[in-house]
Amino acid sequence: MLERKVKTVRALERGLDVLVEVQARRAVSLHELHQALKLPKATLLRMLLTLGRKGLIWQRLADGAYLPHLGPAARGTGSAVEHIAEIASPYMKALSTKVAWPSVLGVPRLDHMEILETNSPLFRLDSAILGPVGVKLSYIHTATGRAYLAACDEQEREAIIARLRPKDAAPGSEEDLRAILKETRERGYALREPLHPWPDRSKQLVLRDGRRSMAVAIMANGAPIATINLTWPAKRGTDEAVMHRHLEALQQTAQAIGLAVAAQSVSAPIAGNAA
Amino acid sequence: MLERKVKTVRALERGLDVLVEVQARRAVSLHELHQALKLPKATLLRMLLTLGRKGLIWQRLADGAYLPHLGPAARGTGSAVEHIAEIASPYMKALSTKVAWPSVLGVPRLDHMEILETNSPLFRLDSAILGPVGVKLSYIHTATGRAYLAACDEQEREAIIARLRPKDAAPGSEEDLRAILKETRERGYALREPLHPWPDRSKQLVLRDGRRSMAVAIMANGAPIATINLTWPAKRGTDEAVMHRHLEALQQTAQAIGLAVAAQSVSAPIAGNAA
DNA sequence: GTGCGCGTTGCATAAGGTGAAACACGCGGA
DNA sequence: TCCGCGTGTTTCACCTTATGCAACGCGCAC
Repeated sequence: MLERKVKTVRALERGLDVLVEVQARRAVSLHELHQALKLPKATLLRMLLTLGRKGLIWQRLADGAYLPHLGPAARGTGSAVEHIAEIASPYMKALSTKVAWPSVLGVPRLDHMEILETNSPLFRLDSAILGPVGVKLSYIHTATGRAYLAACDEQEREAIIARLRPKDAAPGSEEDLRAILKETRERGYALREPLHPWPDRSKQLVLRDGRRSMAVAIMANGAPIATINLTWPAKRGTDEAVMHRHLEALQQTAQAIGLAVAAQSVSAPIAGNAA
Repeated sequence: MLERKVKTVRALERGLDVLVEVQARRAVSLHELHQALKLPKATLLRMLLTLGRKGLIWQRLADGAYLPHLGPAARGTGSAVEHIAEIASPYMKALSTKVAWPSVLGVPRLDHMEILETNSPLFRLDSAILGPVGVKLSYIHTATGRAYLAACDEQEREAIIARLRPKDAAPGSEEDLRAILKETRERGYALREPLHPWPDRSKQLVLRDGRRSMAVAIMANGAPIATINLTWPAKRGTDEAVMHRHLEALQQTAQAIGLAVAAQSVSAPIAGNAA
């Protein structure tokens, strides 16, 4: 194997270098690869296309970064939860062709929702720029956060609310929050309205960004694992129309992603070892 | 990603096909790949060399089969124990250049030791053919088995002995076995002598194959994980010389493999997810 | 001995990988 | 608003280099 007389295949060799590099850094831009491997971008582009076609890497819509595909390998490391962005990405791309406004995929963290993916670069509009991957969204003041809180089970919801509750919470304010979440649950989708008094690092931002947003949870095996939203610029009187026109597509997309994630989460076989 | 204007890199594409195929089947010969992928063997050979050089696959000495390299992926699936053969293979190759006789790498199973790798194909001698991968070796009647039993901790040893004990075990025979193991432990290496009365599927085979064998355990982090032996044809009067000449090399190889395995078994980081 | 199967090597051919150069596009600054 | 830079994308002509036929070696079975 080591000392063969035959020559190696250069094209394969360099392509594998690219694959290894993408896997080493967890996300990488074309330019970074260009610098790291000293290969022309044109060449890299064709290699990346090839690797993508074979399912070894995928490209994030949010920023065009190339990410390694997590094979059946990384199962057990939190089931398929790590793949959500990869699985959701094509659905979000499809959604962008059906709906006029951009979406964001968010997953729950301790005290905020985190953006994993967005299709906003697919829209030309300046008003469509949604925060890059990694942006933290408020549980309280965003449709995305409320969609998750409304959908998760009571125990988790209580834990999150407890984390967010300010020391000087106004009397009755927590009941207001619960009422908002109850209404969200019954309605089937979340909005950033009505306003809630608890402070939050992003509260002011949300209040005055001149946008409106609706969100639904992505359910897999009965539990919410992420949320997907739709954001559009607030123009007087258009909100009801936008919501009415696109709600169904949003819900269908969320359901499709949930099913795809659930289908992936077949546990990998464990190789038994004797004792 | 999906609908690019650029062409894909064919050489890379086909090389990845080979990689995927090797990963799908866990072990595959050149000929099988040739049939499955319809590629000329010459081409496959160069691709396999390239994949090997990049550390994505490796070739087993025992039968020349190509096996996928188990990346940091499969950790948690029984730590590094699955890689032992891969790690040991180059050491066994090196050993074959220093010593005139072939070796076998064995790992413990419930009631036998199993051959994972052997360097015997590297020897020309007809007398050097050692069973292919998967062959089961007796715990009682082989040096390989005794080396493991002598090295493992008391609890495991008792469990194995209990499994092997015949219903009609002769009085005192179990004490004999323990004495053999005790002597093995103190001596530092195992032999297939002296004979022990307990029956075993391979007892007769071992008795009359006209060979002699010595074995030592491979220790990683204080516990035996495998054994490596040396087998040579029995010729009157040569045994002491062979053992004396090669014992040190065998022990050094075992130690080197053990250290390499221990170095690999750094646990992969677990991605934390919030609740 | 001999025939067959499989792995390996050599080599002529042209397929196709390559990278310079030009193009497209968005973003930030003036 | 316009310009310029940085990044991603496409094109294309050159010639490296991937390719697979053909021949060889070797061990194994009959």
